[in-house]
Amino acid sequence: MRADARRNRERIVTAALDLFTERGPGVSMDEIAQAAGLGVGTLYRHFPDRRALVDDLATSTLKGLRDHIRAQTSENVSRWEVLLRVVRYCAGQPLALITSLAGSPPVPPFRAELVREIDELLADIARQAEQEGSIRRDITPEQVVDLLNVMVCRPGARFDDPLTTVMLDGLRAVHIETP
Amino acid sequence: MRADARRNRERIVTAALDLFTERGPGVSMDEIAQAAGLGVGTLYRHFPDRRALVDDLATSTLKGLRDHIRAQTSENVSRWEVLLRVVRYCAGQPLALITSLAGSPPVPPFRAELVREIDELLADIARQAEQEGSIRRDITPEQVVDLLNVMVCRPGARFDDPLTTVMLDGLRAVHIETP
Amino acid sequence: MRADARRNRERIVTAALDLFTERGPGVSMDEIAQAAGLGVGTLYRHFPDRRALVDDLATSTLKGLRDHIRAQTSENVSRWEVLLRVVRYCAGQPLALITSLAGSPPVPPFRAELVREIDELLADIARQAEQEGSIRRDITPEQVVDLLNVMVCRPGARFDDPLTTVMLDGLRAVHIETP
Amino acid sequence: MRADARRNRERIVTAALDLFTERGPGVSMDEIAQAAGLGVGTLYRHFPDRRALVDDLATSTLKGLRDHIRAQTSENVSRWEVLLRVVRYCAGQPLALITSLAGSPPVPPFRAELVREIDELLADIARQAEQEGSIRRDITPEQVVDLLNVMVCRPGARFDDPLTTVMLDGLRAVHIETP
DNA sequence: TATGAATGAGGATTCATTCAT
DNA sequence: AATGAATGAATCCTCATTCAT
Repeated sequence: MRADARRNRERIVTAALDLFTERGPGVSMDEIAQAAGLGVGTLYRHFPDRRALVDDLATSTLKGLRDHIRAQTSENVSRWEVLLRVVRYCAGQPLALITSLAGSPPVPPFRAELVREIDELLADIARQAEQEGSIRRDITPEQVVDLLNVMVCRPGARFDDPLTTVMLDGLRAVHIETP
Repeated sequence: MRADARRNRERIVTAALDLFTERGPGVSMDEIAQAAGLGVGTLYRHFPDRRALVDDLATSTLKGLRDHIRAQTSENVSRWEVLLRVVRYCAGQPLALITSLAGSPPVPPFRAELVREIDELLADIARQAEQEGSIRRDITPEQVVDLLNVMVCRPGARFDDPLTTVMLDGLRAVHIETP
Repeated sequence: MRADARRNRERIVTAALDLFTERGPGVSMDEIAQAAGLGVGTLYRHFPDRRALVDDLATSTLKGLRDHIRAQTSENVSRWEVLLRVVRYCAGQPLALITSLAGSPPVPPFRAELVREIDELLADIARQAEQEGSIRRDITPEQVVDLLNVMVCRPGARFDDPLTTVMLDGLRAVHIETP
Repeated sequence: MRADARRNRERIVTAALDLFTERGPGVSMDEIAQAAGLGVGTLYRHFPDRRALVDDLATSTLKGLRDHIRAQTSENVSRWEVLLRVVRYCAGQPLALITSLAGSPPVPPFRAELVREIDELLADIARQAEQEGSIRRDITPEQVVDLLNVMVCRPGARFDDPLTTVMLDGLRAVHIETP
């Protein structure tokens, strides 16, 4: 029965992600349940209300991201390479969706904490990248984090698209005077 | 009463922009009317339904943008300067809001046309900027347009923030090999 | 100015009759005003509210009917002929419309009185027709009145259609045993 | 819960019929739900919108009528007797109500078809009744159908009221010249 | 435990009526 | 006196949530 429950929860999460992605944030609980092949009641057994479901999507994605960053942090490669790997990882995650679904306040404390952790991890990397000389010196670590957010939370973000390239290049380059 | 009506329409538009900005796309028509100091009926006299209101916000913003770009296009300055001016103009416009409010299909034909026009104007500028040598050669004009969209439609975009700087620098720089 | 006002009132009444006939009882006051080529305000100057307008349509039609019946009553012809003339007159009147528009209670006192008058006039005619032997004896005058109502208030009633003929024949005939 | 749902649906239909009968076609969905002892939501679960409810009332009544006519058609009695039975059946049905509620276009295809079927069945009976000599020859079957409609769809129609008698007699009688 | 029926608050929209111009 | 803009109560309908089976 535990197995069944876990499978159901998984189905719900998957269905919700798919529907939100395809049809926007207005999808109803009934639709999600149906797409998961379950009754609404079952959905509500797993997630006490809509916010809880959305929060779960957001939180688990963010946890995955945090863990990935942590793991990369302890790798013995350049901080620039770490940044690249993080960006690459993010391209496969539904970060744009989650930002638009769950980005506006009130953000539940636990998730706020997660975001803080992630931002701090990234800021650390940025700081070290500056020291190793792989990114420009004229922006603060916090601004780097903001830039990464933009890069990675835009809809359809990929790792190897020209937009990412341009932004990464901008991050490395020294400022170029406007003629 | 023509004057009054115009003033009321203006109030509605302002109130709607403010509320959507502060509280997201879920604001109710009643709230908007109330914030404008009017009855719902008046709101509906000016905008036959919610979509019409949202569309008006989007359309008039986009028209303003198109006209601004057109005007800049005929100025006798470098295309890079034109790009900078456009970005600067956009920073004062609620483009992020409008993207999130009215960005998902179905986009009404007139607005789709507007977007096409804008994109084409920008692509032209990008093409000429490449020729004048002010932006890198390894991305297509369409990709430049995409990048501008990202720069300019992110929430809180300003002209002089470091993110804009980084992206603009990335646009000028040649690609920098990862070490 | 009196002439103008009268013309406007007439326009409103005509427009209202036409619209109610074509599009049912749901037509809005704005539509009526517009069809009359006037602003709503003017409509409301002539008729203090919707009920007053509908009531005017009903009352004037019924007054016309009453007056017609009265006039026929004093003619020196058979009562059967009188009945025929009344039916013929009704066929040109919007009685079906008026029944459906204003037929359900509460009927304003003045109109109730009008209806009573009409019914009494008709019942008198029925009584006399029975005495002159032109209609069957086994139904009461009130029932004759009911029958006339059915004949004359059904949508699309005409004088010379087969349904009218059948009903009139039924009124004259003695009852025919079912085999 | 299937049983409960069916009971609720039944309650809704009954309440709707009662309210429409007593208070006309303007009754609100909320009132119907309340009269059925249910929440609006339940009403809308059973009938997706107002039209669906009205349509259900109409359709089920008409289906009942069609089936009754079909059944009578195969009985071994005179066609006149069949007509009488149909009229008798109708007297117990809310046909007047349904005509006024759902009579105006657009009539949904399925119901239009039902009406066609019924009219054809009746026209057949009329044709055969003419042949058996029980109704007059000077009106077409379609006109007989029209007459039956008038008889049976007028408010308060009963089988044994004098109006029905008069109309039926008119249907049998040959035309009687006006003196 | 899973199901889906029931609930009702809340949002969009309409329209009779009022009132400023 | 005519106009049409403003008003808001009333209506239809949706959907998150609860609960009986």
